[in-house]
Amino acid sequence: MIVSTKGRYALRVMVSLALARDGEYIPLKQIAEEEQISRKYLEAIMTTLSKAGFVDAVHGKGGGYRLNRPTRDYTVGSILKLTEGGLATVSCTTQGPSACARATCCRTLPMWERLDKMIDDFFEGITLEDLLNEGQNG
Amino acid sequence: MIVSTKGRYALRVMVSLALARDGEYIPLKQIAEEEQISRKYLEAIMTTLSKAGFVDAVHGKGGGYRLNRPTRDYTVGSILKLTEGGLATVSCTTQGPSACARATCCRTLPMWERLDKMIDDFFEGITLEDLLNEGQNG
DNA sequence: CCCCTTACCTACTTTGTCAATAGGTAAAAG
DNA sequence: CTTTTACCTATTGACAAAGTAGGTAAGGGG
Repeated sequence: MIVSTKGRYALRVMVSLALARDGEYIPLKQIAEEEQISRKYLEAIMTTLSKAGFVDAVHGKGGGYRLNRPTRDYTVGSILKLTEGGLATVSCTTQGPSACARATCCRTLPMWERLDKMIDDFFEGITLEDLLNEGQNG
Repeated sequence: MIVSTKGRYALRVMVSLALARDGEYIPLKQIAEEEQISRKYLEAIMTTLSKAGFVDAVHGKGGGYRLNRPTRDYTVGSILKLTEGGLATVSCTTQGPSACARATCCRTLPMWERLDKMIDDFFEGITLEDLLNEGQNG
């Protein structure tokens, strides 16, 4: 399972916000109900998106969340990397001190690296706008 | 993490067996030492490979495991699907009774399906023989 | 000033899977 | 009949994912 609920929920929420009227703030409670996501769990996700500057957040009545850029400017990759903390498919490709000891001679490592690259390209090549044009109804 | 140690170990073991002399049986103990994999843990993996007919297994002295087809006939995908129990990246794409209730209208589902297809094609397009030609030494 | 709504923060619990371990039984060779 | 090997069943420990609980702070409306 490469993508956990955190990243999947984040994507659905961003799509949800993209469907709102321009400039309108949507409260978390409403999103949670519409998307049938645990309210408390969603809080953590929204805070992450807010702190990273992906959405604007406003307190109090009439407040909530909204996008702050055109949908074309959000890639699926950027949202997933933020909420998932990266997209690596195997631990083998992590660099630095915790890198795999057999990296220099491993016959499978080049394959994992190509896979990571392919997946990164895939997600970076899809924007929120693209997602809006998918799905059958609603 | 799309691929756990089970699948990664399985791949390395298969590569290891591919390097053996034709027809020679390699005991599990030796593979575990060479690949620095827990012997007991590897037992479960080898039994899976054996029961699925991916390798021949012979008891007693001089026994062990060996491949039973040319390396060109093993795809990485087949090995991973067997040991990982599938390659789905998200739970969303599972069909049947446990399928996602929002499948018919979800704007992200088509993307997950394309991703799964892309990953499947990737792994099915690589064989053990391809892996033998990778890596820098030994 | 008070109340309500909202975002934001810290901590906890629950659940489940991965990775590994332990201790056996059964087959085959010498 | 002993050694070497594969095979089987159960259990443990570690860890993260998923969700829960109970607060504090900011902002608008009366």
